[in-house]
Amino acid sequence: MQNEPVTTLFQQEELNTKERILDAAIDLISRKGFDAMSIREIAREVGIRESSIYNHFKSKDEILDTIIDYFIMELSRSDLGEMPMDALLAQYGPEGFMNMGGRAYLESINRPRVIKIWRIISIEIYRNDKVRKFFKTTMVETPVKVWEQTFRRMMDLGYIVECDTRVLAQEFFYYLVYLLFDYFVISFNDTTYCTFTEKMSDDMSGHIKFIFDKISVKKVQ
Amino acid sequence: MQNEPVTTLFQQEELNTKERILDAAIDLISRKGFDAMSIREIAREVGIRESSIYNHFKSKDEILDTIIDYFIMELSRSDLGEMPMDALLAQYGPEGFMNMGGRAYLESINRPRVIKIWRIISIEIYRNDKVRKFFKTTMVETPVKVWEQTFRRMMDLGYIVECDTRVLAQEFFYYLVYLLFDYFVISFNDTTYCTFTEKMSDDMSGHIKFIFDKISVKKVQ
DNA sequence: GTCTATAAGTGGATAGAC
DNA sequence: GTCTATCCACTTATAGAC
Repeated sequence: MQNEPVTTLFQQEELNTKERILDAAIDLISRKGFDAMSIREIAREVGIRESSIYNHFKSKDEILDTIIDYFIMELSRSDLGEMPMDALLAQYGPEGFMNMGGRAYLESINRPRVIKIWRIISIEIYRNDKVRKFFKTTMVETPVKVWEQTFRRMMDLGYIVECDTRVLAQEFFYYLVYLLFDYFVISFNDTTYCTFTEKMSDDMSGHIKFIFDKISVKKVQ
Repeated sequence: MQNEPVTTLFQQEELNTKERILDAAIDLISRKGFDAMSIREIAREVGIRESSIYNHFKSKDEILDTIIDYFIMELSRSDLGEMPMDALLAQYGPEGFMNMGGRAYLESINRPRVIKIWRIISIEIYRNDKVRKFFKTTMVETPVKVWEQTFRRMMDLGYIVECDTRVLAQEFFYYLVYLLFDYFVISFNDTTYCTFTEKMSDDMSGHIKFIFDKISVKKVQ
């Protein structure tokens, strides 16, 4: 099992013990939760003794911290950041822009190297305050603010009707957070990872159509 | 702490040991999660020895099962069930009806005897399959179906414009599930229990206004 | 129904040989 | 860096006195 030619999670060039420990930990925690997983299980999976793990990590907690730090770093790396909003709006229109934003959101989750960590985040969010704050700030509050500005711009450019941009941003984005919650918790089972994109993609399309149909400027004319 | 004149959770008439065990367990699990809580802690809180607990419950798991069963029973008891929909619609109008439904939803959560168990449900949903299935079916799928029928009826009676009632029900209700998730997980902290109604009530009002503004029949005439 | 005592196991973590 | 050996705190759970 540990002999398969896998691209390692943390460094491409070498499949060293530290990385194999992290891979095993990610798999175990994503399936059982951090509390229920033990150092012994990791050691068994990797094929070394428990004590050897302490050559790579000071404590059990440090393993989880490393995973979470990696995840946070990996996610902030894919930050859409400075998109040429006006140009994209002119090219694809407001609905197309929303679809692109939603699609980018889905794709940032559905990456093989981090999808198991998403499950870990969903599990540990209630217990680990660093996870909770990261999620609250980076995965909810910041995107809502960004979408609020985006809708404000759309409004200024006459693409959408006048309305409360804050409420609009929440209506748009909270649904996406719900989809995440549904996927990784409510409807989660072991085969979930396969059927990711299709269902969420459909739900999101219906959602965007619903929202856009409401704010579209064509409707009132 | 265990001497306060508290109304017990499971039977009003007597404050016996079994109920005190359940009270302590609910408090501990809601703060730490089931895995991290131990029988010893319950015993310490109640003021008895660990072994005595096994006179009331066969195992640690049975304590959680009892709490969850109580919760499920308590919630199905408050099922709105057969409401005289047409009469209420005529009296309060579609927006008033939605507000009543949303308000009833909030109030069913914000009851002192079950609010800590809501936190337990939020924590254990990833680990306990009974909890997960209950939530998925009773707290998401069934309400969405009920609201779908409700919107269908509103449409037939000419209160709202023609649209996809399934999408509409999801747009309306998923937001409420998100509010739950936000309250009990994302934004949760120890003082959370106090500020429950106001924030969620505001968010819900904005949400209902947004949805209703879209589907209101007045707009297109 | 509660107690003492204890079983029987698991957990994280360390010391020191190699 | 990995191994053997071990520590010890803590866990759920049971047996049997009172």
